[in-house]
Amino acid sequence: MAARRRRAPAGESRDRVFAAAAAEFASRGFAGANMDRIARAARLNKAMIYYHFAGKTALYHAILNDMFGAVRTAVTAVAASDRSPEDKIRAYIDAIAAEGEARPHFPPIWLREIAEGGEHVDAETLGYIRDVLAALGAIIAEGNRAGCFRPLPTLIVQGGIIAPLMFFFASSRVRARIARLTDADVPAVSREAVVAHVQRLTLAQLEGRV
Amino acid sequence: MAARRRRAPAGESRDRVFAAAAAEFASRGFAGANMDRIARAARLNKAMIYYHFAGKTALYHAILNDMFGAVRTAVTAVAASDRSPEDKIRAYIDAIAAEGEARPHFPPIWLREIAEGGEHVDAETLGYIRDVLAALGAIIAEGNRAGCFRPLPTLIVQGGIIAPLMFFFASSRVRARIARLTDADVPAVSREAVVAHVQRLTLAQLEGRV
DNA sequence: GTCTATAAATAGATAGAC
DNA sequence: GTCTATCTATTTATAGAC
Repeated sequence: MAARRRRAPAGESRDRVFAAAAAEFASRGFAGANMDRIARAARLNKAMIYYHFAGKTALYHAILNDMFGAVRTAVTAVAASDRSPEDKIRAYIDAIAAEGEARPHFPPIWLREIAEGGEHVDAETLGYIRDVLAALGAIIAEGNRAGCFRPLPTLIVQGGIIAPLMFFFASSRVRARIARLTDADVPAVSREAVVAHVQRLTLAQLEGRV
Repeated sequence: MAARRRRAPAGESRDRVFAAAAAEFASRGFAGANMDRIARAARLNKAMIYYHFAGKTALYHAILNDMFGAVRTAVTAVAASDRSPEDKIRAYIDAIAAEGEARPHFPPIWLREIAEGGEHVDAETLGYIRDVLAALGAIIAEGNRAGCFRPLPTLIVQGGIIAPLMFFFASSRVRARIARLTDADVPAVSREAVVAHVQRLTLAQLEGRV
């Protein structure tokens, strides 16, 4: 979100389109998303979508941008803070989890983009992703200099963080379905438990304990 | 695959359709997959797809079935073997990695199904998934009785295994793109390294070491 | 078994009134 | 800013010849 729009024109219909589109893209993917359905969910007509956005692709890009822009802002601040490297890793993970959780469409969309090689990612979003990785790289490098981290490749560490996080957040529906299938055994793991777990695992790797 | 087809009719055109469809579904998702493109990739015409399969959905179900049927067969054998619980966990992970790697379409399709709550999973495939989880549950229970494993929920352990595996296998394209973006830092992790890593991590969790 | 049409439905996008 | 109506292209699916 952020930019665009000058006077917040009473009806905030643009936000409704945005929200409806995010949900549609999350549950059906880019190709499966349907402009008519988005309009209906936004309690508007299709023409209004094209009034606010240039087209399906531009709409999708706006959503990706909002997602990764928010993550970039958060983790850049973490990297620039004056905590210890260990605390920065924890905060980095917290930030990604928080932004991912604040947008229910975030994990499914990210998962899909990975599955299709980031085919719909535009240049602006790609820049944000680069910044996110740079932030993590800087934290790891700082830990290296301080002698507390091993020099693991940034992408490996990032994978170890987002794989379980996105997977967990995105899979609540499948988990529910599978739980229903195998009756019981529904642990209902909390967000906090997952985040704490990923934090421990990541630090254990960085510190060479596993 | 397995079932269906009685006499392998010379041209094995059904296999070509199957393979082309698997690749198409993997890279574009169910909604984004296009029957014309599948036909072209299979060096056939669209009518031939409908000659072999009832429709787009049936074609997709056949692919899901092949994927999860293979995993089910492999992990059921592992659970029934007479290794130690630790070895069974390693073999379980190995089996999933092997089946996933043998089918390049497997990781992307699985990732997508998770993103959309398994909406296109049919009853037969769901049964296979149940069996896979039952196998893992049996291994964990055996370890509990032997006193070497903590009683972690099956779904949690399964998530810890498939999240990194599917993520890694599915993300080679994005990883390459990101690596190109940040220039260098391309670790080119091997399949063996990832599997070994997941095995260590999973056992560390089950044995309460992390 | 394999092919060439073609039917029938759907979906992205726009014109133009209010 | 918001709407209805519509154009156009794409897409699943099938009929029917060979």
